[in-house]
Amino acid sequence: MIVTVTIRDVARASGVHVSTVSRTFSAPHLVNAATRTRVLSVAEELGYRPNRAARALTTGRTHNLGLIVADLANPFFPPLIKAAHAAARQRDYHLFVADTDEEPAAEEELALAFSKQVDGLVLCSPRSSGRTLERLAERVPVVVVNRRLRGVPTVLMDVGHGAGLAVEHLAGLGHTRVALVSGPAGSWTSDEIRTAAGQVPGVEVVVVGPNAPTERGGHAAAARVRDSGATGVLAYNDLVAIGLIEGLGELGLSVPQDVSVVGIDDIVPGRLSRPKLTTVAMPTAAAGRLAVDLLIQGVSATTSLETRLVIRDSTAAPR
Amino acid sequence: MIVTVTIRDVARASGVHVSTVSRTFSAPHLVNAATRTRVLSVAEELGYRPNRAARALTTGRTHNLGLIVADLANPFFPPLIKAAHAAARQRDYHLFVADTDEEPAAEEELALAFSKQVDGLVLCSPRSSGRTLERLAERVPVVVVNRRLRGVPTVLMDVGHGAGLAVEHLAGLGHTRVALVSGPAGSWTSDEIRTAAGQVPGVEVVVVGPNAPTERGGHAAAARVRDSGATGVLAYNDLVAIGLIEGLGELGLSVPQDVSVVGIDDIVPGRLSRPKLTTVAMPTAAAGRLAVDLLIQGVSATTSLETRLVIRDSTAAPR
DNA sequence: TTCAAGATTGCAAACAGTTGCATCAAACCT
DNA sequence: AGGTTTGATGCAACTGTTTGCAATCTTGAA
Repeated sequence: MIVTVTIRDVARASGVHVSTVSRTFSAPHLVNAATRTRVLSVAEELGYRPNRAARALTTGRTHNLGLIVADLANPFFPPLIKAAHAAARQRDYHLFVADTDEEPAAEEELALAFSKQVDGLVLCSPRSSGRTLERLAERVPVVVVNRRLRGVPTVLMDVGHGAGLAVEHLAGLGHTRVALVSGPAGSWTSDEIRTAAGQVPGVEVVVVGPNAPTERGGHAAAARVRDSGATGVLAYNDLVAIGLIEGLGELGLSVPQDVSVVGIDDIVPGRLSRPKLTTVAMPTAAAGRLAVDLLIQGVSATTSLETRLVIRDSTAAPR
Repeated sequence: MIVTVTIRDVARASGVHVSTVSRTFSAPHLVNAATRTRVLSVAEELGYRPNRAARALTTGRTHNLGLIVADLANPFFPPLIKAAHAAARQRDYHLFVADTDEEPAAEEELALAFSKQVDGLVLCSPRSSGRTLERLAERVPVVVVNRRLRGVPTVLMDVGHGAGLAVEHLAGLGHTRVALVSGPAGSWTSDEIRTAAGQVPGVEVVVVGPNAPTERGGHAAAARVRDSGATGVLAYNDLVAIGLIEGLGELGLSVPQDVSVVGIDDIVPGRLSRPKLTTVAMPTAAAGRLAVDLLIQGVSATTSLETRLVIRDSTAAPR
């Protein structure tokens, strides 16, 4: 049977009152050094672990955090989750992870289900309406990642800057006409990319889209990219870029000889596919870490993280 | 300020005792239909959500599960986590997710930290000693995935069978000498693969290894594979296979023309890299779901899930 | 020697729920 | 009509921990 040893067992075994045991754990400076070591050794021996749920009941702090992502299986998220977990762990927090399957309704439902059980929530690329999110933020501390939202602490990754770098890179190679293979309609990221790309001198930008933000979406856009007359492409994300490269291949165009392609995100598959993808690296790990730190420290700020260009094999000078 | 509405608020507002409110949520059949609907509507109006921590205190059931993986960033795990999450969600459980960074010590530490806070733990590909795991299983219900362990509920994926299929596939294409690019020394999976592969008639098996279970490990094994004289390869996993293909390419050998390569796992990058990888698909999603179900239902069983061969572009008849 | 301050510990009331038991009325039997 | 069952609700104790307050014991100063 599974035994459970409580603070009372420790108190009894070490001949002190439970409050003293409690204090040796949560306010050690208030208890005599000798008593403290005795209690600690008894606790150790009995295998005592404070019950966090009970503690939460009185303190109001659960030492749990919730992390909600749109799709766990999207390679973009795991590094973020991993970093968030590490940061939480470092401060002795546990992390609930949830996946909404891209459904806005699930997002709110999960968040509410978590609300009493966590000290705060990280919402990654939330799909809910701003109104919903703001309402949510009134019930539980929230940090949103990858979404601009007034009045709510935010961690942004500066895609615009990265997109600018990417287009400049293409321009530097000699490309004068660049296609933007955009994402879903209404995406904040897509807008950022477009405005940033439009500001690079000497490059004519054409938009191909909207597209599904997947490999399939990129694949389907290949013909339109070819017909656009562009020699350089900036894709909505790496998956789209990979799909596009394959699609172009099927049309007899090879990358980077005939067309240069830049992705965004820097996910693992981009490093493993051929040609290795030139891409705008998103600081997902840093974002995860930062979001957790903001949450734990309760600071309300809008932060923007730098992105950078990683040049690999999918870009070259035009023919 | 963040308001928190308790069962007492609901009781007061609806003119009944707290126990009645409690029962309308946890034992609805014990309360009069009229009272129930009234309480429910008041609760709804006030935005009441039962506090799970407090509930856990008396019932002993937290409705939380813990899931511990070796490396969140390893593409093998996310589909498993996603499925586990969905299964948990379906039964109104929340999921803690933790990452050990491949450190056995972290595994035990995390498990113990969770122990009072969850109703059970799923350990995926645990690296700790069997002894440690068994000890752990005495303190908290545990299901292990991808590791054979007596006395502890287990979910296995039948890699052996899949490996057999893979080697048979190679044999069917005409390969008579197959290299096994193995994983780390002492890996359960490696052993399974070897014994299964050895039983395919008409094929001579050579082992190349041990290797790190990564792209890099596969890359480093390329020369030894070439020197082995094998025309077909079964790699420890897809990452190794991808690394190997690249390594072979650098040695002037192309896949599948010169060498056929089969991976194991069926991770996303395997589908996206070129040539698309022929691989043994591991039912990771099913495993995640099943592990959670076993845990929640408290059944103690050793289950083994089928694997299957996915034939793509990295295998062909030998020259 | 006396008193105030400080250190250490105990006491008991929270925290937000659940649940065995008692109560009470209404309905059901005979 | 009186006794019994049934259904609905209230009462209060309990879960494991924290924490304000009080009590006790030391210590140091005047």
